Parts: sequence; C-alpha cells; structure tokens
Amino acid sequence: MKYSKATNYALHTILNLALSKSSKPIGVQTLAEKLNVSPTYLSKILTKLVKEGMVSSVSGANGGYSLTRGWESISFLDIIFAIEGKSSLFECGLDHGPQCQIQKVMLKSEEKMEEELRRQTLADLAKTSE
Amino acid sequence: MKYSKATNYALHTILNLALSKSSKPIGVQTLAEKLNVSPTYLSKILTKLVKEGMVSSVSGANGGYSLTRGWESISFLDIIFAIEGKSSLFECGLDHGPQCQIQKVMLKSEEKMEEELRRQTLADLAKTSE
DNA sequence: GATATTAGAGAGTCTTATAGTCTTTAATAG
DNA sequence: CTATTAAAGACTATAAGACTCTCTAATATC
Ligand code: SF4
Ligand code: SF4
Repeated sequence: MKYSKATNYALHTILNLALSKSSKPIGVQTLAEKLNVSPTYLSKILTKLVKEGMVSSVSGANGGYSLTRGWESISFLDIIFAIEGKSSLFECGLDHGPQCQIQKVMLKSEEKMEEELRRQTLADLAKTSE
Repeated sequence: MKYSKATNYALHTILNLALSKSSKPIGVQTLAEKLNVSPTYLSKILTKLVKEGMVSSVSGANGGYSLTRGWESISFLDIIFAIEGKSSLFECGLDHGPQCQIQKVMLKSEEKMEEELRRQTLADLAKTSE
C-alpha cells in the first residue's frame, strides 16, 4: 500500500503554484520540468485538480494553470482525495453490521490520518516553505 | 491506495484463531474455508505471521496454526506491518532535508493512523467480538 | 519404519492498477 | 489565421497483487 506517484506530483505541483508569485498562469511544460515528468502525464493530473476546483486553467497562448482564489484553505486531504479517490483504504466487501470490530478499528485509524491531513492547509505549507 | 486482500485475510484469520477456544492447532484448510479463499494462498500469508512470531505452526498430522502466548498484546499494526511491510506510505525518492514540509506532513499523518492501530490489540478485539 | 497428514517453499500464471505515450480536438491570445 | 496551450481518448508498458501447482519437510499414528 503506497500513495501513487500521481499524488506526489500533485502535491509538488500545487506547492510550486502556491510559491509562484506570478499572477500569470504557468504552463504545464514549465511545471513538468521541475518535477522531471512528462508534460502530458502531468496534464492529466492537473485536469483532475481543475475538476475539483482547486486549480484553474486557461487554454491558448500565455495560458496555463494557477490556483483558484481561496487556495489558502486547500488541505492536503483535498489534494489526496482528488487523486486517490475518496473511498476507504479498507474494504472487506461484506457488511457484518455494527458488531464488526475489524472495520471499526480500520476506519477509525484512517479517520485519524485524514483528520491530520485535513488540518494541514496550503497556507501553512506556503508559509513555512518560502 | 488500498490495503491488500492479504491484510484482510490476515486480520480475519487471526481473529478466528483468537476466538477459537480449542487448544489444538487449526489447519489451514479449516481457516481457509471460513474466509472462502484457497488454502495454499492463505498458507503463504500465515507463514508471514509465523515468521513475525505472532502465530505458531506445527507440521504433520493434527498440526495447524495457533496464536503464540502473549497474543493478547498483538496489535492491528503488528499484523498490518507483517503483511504490508513497514515502509512509509509516502516515498518521494529524494531527500530535501528538514525544510521539506510535504514529507513532514505526510509522515505525521501516517503516524497518527499507526498510533491508533497500535493501540488496538487482539485482547480488545477478542473481548468485544465474542 | 511406512503411511497419512499437514505446513513451507518456489516457480509460474492471471489479473488489475499504475504509469506513461501518442494523437487529436478545443480554446484563446496576438 | 496562426501559434500556443489545455483537454480528451486511445493505447502501451510495467509492476504489483492475487492467486495456482508442485514439490519438499516435518510429525503423528499405526
Ligand atoms: S467481519 Fe467485518 S471486516 Fe470482516 S467481512 Fe464482516 S464486515 Fe467485513
Ligand atoms: S520536497 Fe520533500 S517530498 Fe518533495 S522531493 Fe524533496 S524531500 Fe521529497
């Protein structure tokens, strides 16, 4: 069980966008170079973030990507959910009701992690990284 | 990112062993039937648990698997680590030192989850499941 | 000691998910 | 109209997960 590379790329790209003071959008070409990853692949990842409303994109010459207003409150969890999906890490397929301790424990522990990821926002990240 | 099915099987098998009052070891055949999984596959999983010292096995007629003494203090995390490995969920490959906020956040959140999984022992599980 | 029974080890297969490429289409600035 | 850039879709490649089959080692029972 690992986070996908795509999640890694998404986090780094968003951090790059947050740190860029430019008011102009940044092209995927530029972003991809920093991460040493192919532009078309990164483009797919960015499109997911656009669909979740964290990033805005503009086509055409001088186009590119930028964070949407309100970006400061985007959390790590938002980004991770956008890439990995929102479903639970533990899925047994069955449902043996409320007396099932296994599921209870697994879900609670997962919730602890998510709580922490939800607490960490881009604002915090940008502040301590600049 | 999901837990593997093997982890699911391991948790359920260990729970089965914990709930079985029998002093005799239980064969993989029997255990596999309850989970509806192939015995040889489950056997591989059990072998991992044996190597981690949580389960003891005895070959030969009337052989099988049983929990080792001290099983009450085995935690969910122990079982999960035995199957999934102990390495971090987030690995970026590089190491940009202590100023890297991304890794810091990811590791801390992971630690929160593990903390909770460490707290939940088989003793708790067996008590509430019997 | 022979035989039946059961775990362990290893190689090999099947399937699925991740990671990535290539090509085409849509939007937009100049 | 043309250059530039994002979006979409189909496709391929690689890797990991989820098994299966077969053979070997241990052990209880007779
Ligand atoms: S016991 Fe719990 S974890 Fe196991 S199959 Fe039933 S609901 Fe799922
Ligand atoms: S910035 Fe942090 S997470 Fe990113 S590559 Fe460097 S060490 Fe890894």
